[in-house]
Amino acid sequence: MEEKEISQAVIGRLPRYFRYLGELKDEGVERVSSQELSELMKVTASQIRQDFNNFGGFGQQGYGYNVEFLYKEIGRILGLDKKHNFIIVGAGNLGRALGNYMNFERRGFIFKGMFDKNPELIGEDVRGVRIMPLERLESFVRENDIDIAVLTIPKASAEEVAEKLAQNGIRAIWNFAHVDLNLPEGIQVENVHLSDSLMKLSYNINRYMHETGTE
Amino acid sequence: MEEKEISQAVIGRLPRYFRYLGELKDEGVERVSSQELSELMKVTASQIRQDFNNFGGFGQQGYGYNVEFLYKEIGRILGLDKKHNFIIVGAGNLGRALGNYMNFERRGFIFKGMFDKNPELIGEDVRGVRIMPLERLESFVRENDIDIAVLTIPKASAEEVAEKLAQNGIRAIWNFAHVDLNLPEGIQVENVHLSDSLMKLSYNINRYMHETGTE
DNA sequence: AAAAACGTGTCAATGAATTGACAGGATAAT
DNA sequence: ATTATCCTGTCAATTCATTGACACGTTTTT
Repeated sequence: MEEKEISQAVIGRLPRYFRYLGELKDEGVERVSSQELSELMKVTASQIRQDFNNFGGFGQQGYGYNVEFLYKEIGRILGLDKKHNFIIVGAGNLGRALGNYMNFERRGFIFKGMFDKNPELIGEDVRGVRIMPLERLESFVRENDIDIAVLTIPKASAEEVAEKLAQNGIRAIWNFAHVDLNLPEGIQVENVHLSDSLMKLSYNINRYMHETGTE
Repeated sequence: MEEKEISQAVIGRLPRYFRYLGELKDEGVERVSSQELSELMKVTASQIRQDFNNFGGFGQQGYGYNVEFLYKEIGRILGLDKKHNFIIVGAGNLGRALGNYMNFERRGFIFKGMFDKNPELIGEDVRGVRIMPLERLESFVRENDIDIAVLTIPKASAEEVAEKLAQNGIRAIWNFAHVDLNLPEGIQVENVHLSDSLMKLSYNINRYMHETGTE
């Protein structure tokens, strides 16, 4: 009944396809060929066809792909047709920034709660969501059908909080803390290590300078 | 004189090595073998040796790697021994969160300026840096030796701002806007597409639920 | 001082991802 | 209606990345 395992390399490209297709759709474009899309996205047409074909034949010979259909289909594959409740743990600058970012709702991610250990922040309001003390975290997760926890706390407490979340039935953690979480199989973790990303940038700046002899 | 090209797959792993080595160093560990490190980091020892060896022999048979030396060496490879001035364009929640994040300084990234088009924000202070109007962006970049621009503005204006930055000598863009920037060769771009990351998480939640039949 | 254990650097083997090529069905042009 | 063009799905070839194996120099033990 289920399809074969799809590689994470392919999954990693789906959001980008989704974005480009959404733009084409908004422009009123009805159909697109892998050739056209490849020029737009600067990838090979072969890769596009190969990628889409992992999920079954979405296209038609001589016609190409129907933009609206393909857009919806990729959204469905990504699970964006389902609703997922999420909470944010850590009401610092980054946590608040994410809480205030409204576009997640558009994709089915519903902001349900926010937690911090700092007593001074308790009761404050971020986009209609009240900040609660960490003591309430576990019961809140259990009782409110929370799928995803966004972790924007210092690394020191991240592992401990993640374990608590796991014990109370969280399905996934979007981890902005600068540690690797060690969780039971079946709990999905997506790391956003901002400083790692900045270091990569730093490497590439220096590499380029060396290559070209730029000062 | 210069080494052969290193694959981005390897570069992408360097920050994580750097982090683990830093932790070992702080714990006072003097030496580590690829075997020990592989258990700690959950990767193969072979990959570790292969990766390090791209940059020359850092280890010694029968001894392993000197933690402090290796840590410094990887830092140097990543360019963290150099200073890079950066600015933030877009003083919304995310821009401020990044501006307030102080750890970047520790790695040689110096916060020099912040820009926004909203007149009401001009003059406000984010960690000692005054928010300036967008009109001053280009001259500021030219006159203050700015290497990196952090882009935390809506996608609509991102391409235009990026072009201006390019014309005024920026070396790299850390792009949080949800578009692919099209810049002349030699300007490094590192994308942080948060919603892409969240979509991947979403996919993996659903995949796991299907695999296991969880409701 | 000799023997045993350790552990790197490197080469070869395997595995994964990307690209190229093309048969043949669908569309568009004549 | 026929022909030419388009363009997918797929297989094969190639390229890239990861893993395994081991010769040999270092360290540690006896």
